[in-house]
Amino acid sequence: MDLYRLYFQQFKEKVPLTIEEQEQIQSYLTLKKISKKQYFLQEGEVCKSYAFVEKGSLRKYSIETGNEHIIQFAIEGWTVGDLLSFLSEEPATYHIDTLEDSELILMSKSAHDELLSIQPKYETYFRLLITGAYIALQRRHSFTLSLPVEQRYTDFVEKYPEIVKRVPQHMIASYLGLTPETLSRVRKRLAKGK
Amino acid sequence: MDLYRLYFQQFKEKVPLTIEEQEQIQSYLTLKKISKKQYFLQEGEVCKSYAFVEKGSLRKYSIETGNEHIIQFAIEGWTVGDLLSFLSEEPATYHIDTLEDSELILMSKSAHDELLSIQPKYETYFRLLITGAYIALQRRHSFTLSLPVEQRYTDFVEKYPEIVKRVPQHMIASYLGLTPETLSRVRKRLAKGK
DNA sequence: CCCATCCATTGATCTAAATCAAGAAAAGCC
DNA sequence: GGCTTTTCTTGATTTAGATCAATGGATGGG
Repeated sequence: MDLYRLYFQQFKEKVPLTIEEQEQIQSYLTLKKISKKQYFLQEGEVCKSYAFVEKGSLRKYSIETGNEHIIQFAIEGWTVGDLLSFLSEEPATYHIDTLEDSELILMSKSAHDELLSIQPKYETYFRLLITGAYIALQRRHSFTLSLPVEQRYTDFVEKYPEIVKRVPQHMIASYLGLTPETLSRVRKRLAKGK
Repeated sequence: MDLYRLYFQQFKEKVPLTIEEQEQIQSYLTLKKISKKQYFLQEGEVCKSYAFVEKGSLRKYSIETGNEHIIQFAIEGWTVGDLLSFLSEEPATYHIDTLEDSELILMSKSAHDELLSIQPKYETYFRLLITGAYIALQRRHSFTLSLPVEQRYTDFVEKYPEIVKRVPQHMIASYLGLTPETLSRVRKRLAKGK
């Protein structure tokens, strides 16, 4: 059985690899299983590894003045970590924990650095990964500033139906920058209007 | 006189270059002067070039339901463009125009693609450019969701004093997701509290 | 230098969402 | 299966910011 199947499926969609190259990159990866509600990263720690989700789900969030604000969800096929902390080896500003029992594929900072310097295809993969994340975040931020709440929620549901199924509603409210009560009322209004 | 001084200064902070490499890359760049209040890019067009600001200032914004929402300012040393449109050659979703007479250094899509394939240092530069932009945007988005307006404004002033000097206040309000009236009142409150 | 446009401020309302509070439903655990 | 915890909903109230409206000041083009 191939534990790295999903990782390389996504990698190869971005950058084709020969068998040898795949084996080379695979030798830098490690597997980690984490059970539900465990921290992958806590604010203040250095983010020593970047994680690809092979199975399960996680959330990345910050805590400001006592309130949690979810920045990102990560389910199968997504990549998650505190990028600034990972690259600079400074303390993380985000928390990351699991929402379900999960299996992660980890790339450590030293492995990352070494692969960048010896395997150009890894650099290309990483560039495309970050580029995609940046474009998506810009769209999201733009929507947050300009679209009414209803539209932001329906957009989210349409784009991430799988997350809606698996994640409690109050966390989706947090992701959208709303209170749970407001999201509940928004859903009610949408149900009526339909 | 070296018109590309600032561009290569920033490039070399990320990736050192030999004279020959610099000349190679320079041969792919073109200069463009645009006077104040002119479009660099309009929504619906394809973003054919990415721009580095050697002189002047620009804004990138979207229009949703009649309202302008400024996504980004770009002054000397910043890079601006519609990344999704540039990379995919699909119609742009943002407008970009100048706030002052400006001088831009342009990298066309074909030049970009060619440099990516022949000059690894350009790929590294571009990767680091996008990575930095992504980290900054994530911070900004996180602040938008979690910090009170006062703090968002003081944070902006502290981080971009030059932009505050050169850009009308109502545009800063737009960038922060506020109406001009609200920003005016926020500033008044801050002045009192001091 | 004058006029027009743009810009910032202030005041009076209005409204969407937060907050406070309570209870019902669902899920998880021993 | 019953108990606890989590989650979602609904209602009443408050509040931050939007909207509407008006004025004075600054800027810039001709």
